Amino acid sequence: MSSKQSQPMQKRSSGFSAHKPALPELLTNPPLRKGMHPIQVVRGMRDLLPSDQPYWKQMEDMAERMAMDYGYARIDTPLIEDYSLFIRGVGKVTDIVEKEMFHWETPGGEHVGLRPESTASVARAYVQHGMLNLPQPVKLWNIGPMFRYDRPQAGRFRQFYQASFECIGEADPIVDAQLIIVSWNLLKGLGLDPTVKVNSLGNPESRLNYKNALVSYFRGKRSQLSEEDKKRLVKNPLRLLDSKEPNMQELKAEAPQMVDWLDEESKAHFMRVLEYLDEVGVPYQLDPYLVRGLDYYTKTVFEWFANSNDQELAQSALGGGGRYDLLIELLGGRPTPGAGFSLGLDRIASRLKELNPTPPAKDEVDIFLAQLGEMGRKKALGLFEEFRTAGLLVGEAFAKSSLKAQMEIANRRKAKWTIVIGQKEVLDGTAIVRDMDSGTQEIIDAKKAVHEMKKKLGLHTQ
RNA sequence: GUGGCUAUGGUGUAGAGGCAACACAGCGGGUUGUGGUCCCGUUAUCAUGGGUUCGAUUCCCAUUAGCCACCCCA
Repeated sequence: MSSKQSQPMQKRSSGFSAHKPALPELLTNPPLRKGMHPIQVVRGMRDLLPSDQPYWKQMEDMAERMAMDYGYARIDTPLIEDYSLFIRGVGKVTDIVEKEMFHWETPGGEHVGLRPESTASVARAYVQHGMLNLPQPVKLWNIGPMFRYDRPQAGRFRQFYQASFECIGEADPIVDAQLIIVSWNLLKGLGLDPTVKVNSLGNPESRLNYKNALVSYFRGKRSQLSEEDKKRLVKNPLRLLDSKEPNMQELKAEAPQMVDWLDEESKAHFMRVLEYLDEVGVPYQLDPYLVRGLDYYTKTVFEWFANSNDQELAQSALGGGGRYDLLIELLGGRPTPGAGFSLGLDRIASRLKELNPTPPAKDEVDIFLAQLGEMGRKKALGLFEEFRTAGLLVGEAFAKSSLKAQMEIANRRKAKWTIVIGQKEVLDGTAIVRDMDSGTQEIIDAKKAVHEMKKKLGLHTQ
């Protein structure tokens, strides 16, 4: 608790103990002592401070607005899920599950994990609650924290926030296109001018065939590969295509292309997605090397970037998504197609901050209530409630005693009017109203204060 | 997970082996009850622990955290 420091603080001598008076020994927890690490946020976690909130509010509002416009219903799933949900849903050998998950065994012996993304949870909810009996497709959205045990960096946190939209139960390519349009509108609505990279991974069979072709091609070039790329060749061959190794550019040129291996249906599907995007004028780029880090994607995949220039920068992806026609079945549901996207709110927020570094101050007020003396303070306390109940935007600093300090605060909070109530006014049943622009003052009847102020603010009174 | 860089008040910075400086913000005040300017005062366990030294905030080591590149992704 902060309190006014009316007494001069004891002169600080050496050592930590002089810093604060000793806490009573009754406390079960010992006070923080010299030699202890200062208590701070856990690695990779962060506080969203009051000054961050305007940006987050903006994003939440825009996501909600898009959900309304496009008919998505909100769903909130738990942060903690059965670990096997993510093994099955996201993929056992993906980096996300293999090395980036917070997971542990509960005292009761359940193996649980903090969600690294929300699509698997939403799909689980779809199956668990029999949403296949609802009119299809089922459109769901959510917003909240995700957790990945990654090494923190700018734009990369261990707890980060996503807004996700999922459309389950419809295989038509118009859904893929519209999801891209929704995410585009969301980002545009926030004032960004993003571009999207799109690709198609085909069905699992064509994807596998392509992967094999790729592996045999690169096996032939094995001697030219870096150590890192050799590992990729074994673990995740598709990743070879966006390797940053210098010699990869020429090797890539000769490599088999994903489009050539797409099955006919996926190819036709992809063509239609692109036609729809052309129709609406979404600024997309084809990227045959775009592979997403989750196993469940089939056919369309896409990834958003703040602008076309900084795609190569690390942590520049603002979000992405794609089609996951196998996921529901993977989780024990009937074969059901689905598609969705997620946006990284932390990264979008930092863009918004760049765009608009000074968000409007939220502590502005129409009227400020200043008081003097114990009687005035008591009276003002009650009057504040009257104003507040009447719906007026009113501020106070009842803990301050000097009028000067209160006037300073009134000024800082951009009050149009300051009402002053001192001992004299209480006895007279009046109040002083000061116009903060002109500095002129008048005396009003304290009983009519609310009415008078409403009139001054141009509000109707009845 | 791998390699590298960094760490000084609330914020942004300066500094040097021997009293830690500046700006902004904060708090208090400038004679009794009036703001925006001005003036004064005040606000630092120099990240944590250890070592070297007569003396370390400064040099060394470890820890922690942040950042950068990789990895990966949002």
